[in-house]
Amino acid sequence: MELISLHKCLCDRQRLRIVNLLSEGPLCVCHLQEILGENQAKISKQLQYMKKLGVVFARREGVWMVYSLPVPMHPVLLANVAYLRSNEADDFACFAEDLQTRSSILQRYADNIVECPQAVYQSAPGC
Amino acid sequence: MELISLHKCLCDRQRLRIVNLLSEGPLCVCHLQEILGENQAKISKQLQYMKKLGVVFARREGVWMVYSLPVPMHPVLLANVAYLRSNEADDFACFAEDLQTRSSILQRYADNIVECPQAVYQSAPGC
DNA sequence: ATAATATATGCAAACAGAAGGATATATAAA
DNA sequence: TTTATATATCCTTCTGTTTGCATATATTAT
Repeated sequence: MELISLHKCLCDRQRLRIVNLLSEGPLCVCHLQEILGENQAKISKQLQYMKKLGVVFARREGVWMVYSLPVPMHPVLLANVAYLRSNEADDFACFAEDLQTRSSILQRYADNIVECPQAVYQSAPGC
Repeated sequence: MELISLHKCLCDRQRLRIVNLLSEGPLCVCHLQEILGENQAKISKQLQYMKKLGVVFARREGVWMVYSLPVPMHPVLLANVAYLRSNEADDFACFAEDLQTRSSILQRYADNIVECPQAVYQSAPGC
């Protein structure tokens, strides 16, 4: 991943939210859709753009496409995540809430494993 | 300075170079012009854009406009600068060279003070 | 007032990115 | 094969950014 591509990715609020979410573990499109409250096409397009930039990568697991960040995380990306977690961020509430929502959704799937790709529910809290 | 604005700024190579240069101290337009080897209008427009985003700020000193980064530096910006200084960056050579060029130019002005705004030559090495 | 230097802005053309709505593809199950 | 679910892509429109070129403004010195 190139530095400039990373910035291209993070200069949009929705993509920044996606990256923030993926920094906790992989997710599939439908989860992102649910957490961000956006329609499927929009999320998918953002993900294609991010994939093109090399900021996320995708693998198929059954019907699901599981998106994740390359490991190890880019140092500048780490700094962003840290900043969003600190309450210095001008508008940090939204990012913290997203992580909350992510947790509840993954918990729900962890309780009822059949409906979710393994890679995702394994990163759920309590798994 | 907002996080997203910062990324909008850093997603362009030339602006990234400008920010890298300003992270060492204020500079006026003509220096940036010389270091980056670009025409005046282009640099000036980039600076106006960056100013609009709140990533740089400008003050006049005589004929010169002196541009600088707000202090204290934004944590994410600091991380970028650190990354560019480390040789992890894919294309770090250009950024290191820019800082070299900056040093020689400022040294030249420090030796011959009359031609340069005070704020700039004071940040020259050896001043 | 004029000239010289440093910097900013206006305009038009080119381009990238975002958004909506419709549709296409892929996988799995029946 | 058909159906359902998850995801990707196409097309068009809209907005924001970049660039080149020309011109305008501001400050200082003469």
